[in-house]
Amino acid sequence: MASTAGSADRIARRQVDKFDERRRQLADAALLTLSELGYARTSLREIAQHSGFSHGVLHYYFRDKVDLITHGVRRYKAHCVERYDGIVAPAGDPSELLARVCDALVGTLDQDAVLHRLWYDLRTQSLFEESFRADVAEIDDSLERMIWRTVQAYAELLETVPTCTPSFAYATVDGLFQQALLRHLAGAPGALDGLRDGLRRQLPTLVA
Amino acid sequence: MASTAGSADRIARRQVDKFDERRRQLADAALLTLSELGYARTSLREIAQHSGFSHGVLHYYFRDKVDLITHGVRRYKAHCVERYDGIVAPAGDPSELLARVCDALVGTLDQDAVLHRLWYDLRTQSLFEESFRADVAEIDDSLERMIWRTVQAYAELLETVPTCTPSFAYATVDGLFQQALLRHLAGAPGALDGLRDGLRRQLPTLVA
DNA sequence: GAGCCGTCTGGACGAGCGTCAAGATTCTCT
DNA sequence: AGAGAATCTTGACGCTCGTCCAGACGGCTC
Repeated sequence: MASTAGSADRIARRQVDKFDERRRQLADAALLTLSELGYARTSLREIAQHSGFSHGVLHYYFRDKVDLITHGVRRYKAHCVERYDGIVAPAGDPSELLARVCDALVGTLDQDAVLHRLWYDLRTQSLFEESFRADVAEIDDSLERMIWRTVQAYAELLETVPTCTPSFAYATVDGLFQQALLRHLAGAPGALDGLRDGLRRQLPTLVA
Repeated sequence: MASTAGSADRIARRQVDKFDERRRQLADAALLTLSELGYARTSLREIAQHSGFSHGVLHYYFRDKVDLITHGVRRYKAHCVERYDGIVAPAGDPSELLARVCDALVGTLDQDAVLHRLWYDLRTQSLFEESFRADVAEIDDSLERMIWRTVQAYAELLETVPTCTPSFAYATVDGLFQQALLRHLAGAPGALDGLRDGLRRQLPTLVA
């Protein structure tokens, strides 16, 4: 009896795992499509086409369009923190940390440009559509904390303390990043260097 | 003959003026609707409803939807520069200018929140849709120049010079403004004060 | 092999979209 | 007053959208 129950559990778990993995797969296809076309121009049929399945399957795995996009946004967040983790920790002196932060942000701006474009799109959409607001706010908070950890680590290496609020640090750095993204996607050649210069100037002003 | 030609001119001008005024009127209705619903959810029928006319008239005054929205965006720019002009010029000492700039930005953030929301929406849309790109870039430049004039005036009153680039000044100030807008529209009570504090901290770092 | 269940397809639906054009209405000038 | 132009309404078109559903497919257990 125990063995049958165990195998039933295993079967159930395998099905659940498969179910969740398919959801993940479809959410990734949604993310890909959204980053390519933007929220306003993304349809379920287009997402399905990017996933290799037919459009009908989306309503088998997700309640509706909002449910699908929400899951995609959550996957985006996972992608983000995964990418940024490990940047702050290993650095011996302040200038090394500064260089690493610049490299990391400039690197992701270049490589993940369309994903960041999508992020700013969804963040703006959340101002009009309430459905995304909670998820967007959560991601925004995690980004603010990410920047704040960097500022704190930088201050510690300088043997001092931050002199601004976390939201101030995030707002100014995000402003620099967003402007660089706009110019980079518009084809401006100096966008990446502009971000690096901006960060090298702004970050030191955030600590005593 | 001269008199007939003159009256014909007058007539033509009156018609043209009326034509242009109706265009202006409809573009304003478009702007109102866009600021309310966002780009992704705004339809021509909805715009027409806000204008008091039927939806068919839009294609009498505008080539297509993009043409209409483009005119609306141009009107938005006019509204912006009109609002901000006269802030920088009359100020006796640095702290007065700083206070005026803070008041102006905090005031428009509060009063024109939905219009600014629309601006960030359209700026992001321009990253996906090429039609708006030129107009958006032009507005962005004019905003950068506006901030730069402020920084220059502030430096002059301090009898010194700016120490950053125009794009750096714009990026950081815009970052502060956008974050404050996000929080203000989300109902956060401290958003306006946060913007004021942020500006009072950031602007002095932009000059020697 | 038969039946079952999880998975997936493809078509249908009603609604809303941008666009257009034919006709009604209003204005203007002789 | 009435012709003609300018303006506006109305309804239609072709299309795409989100959603739903009947049924096909494939692996699994008796």
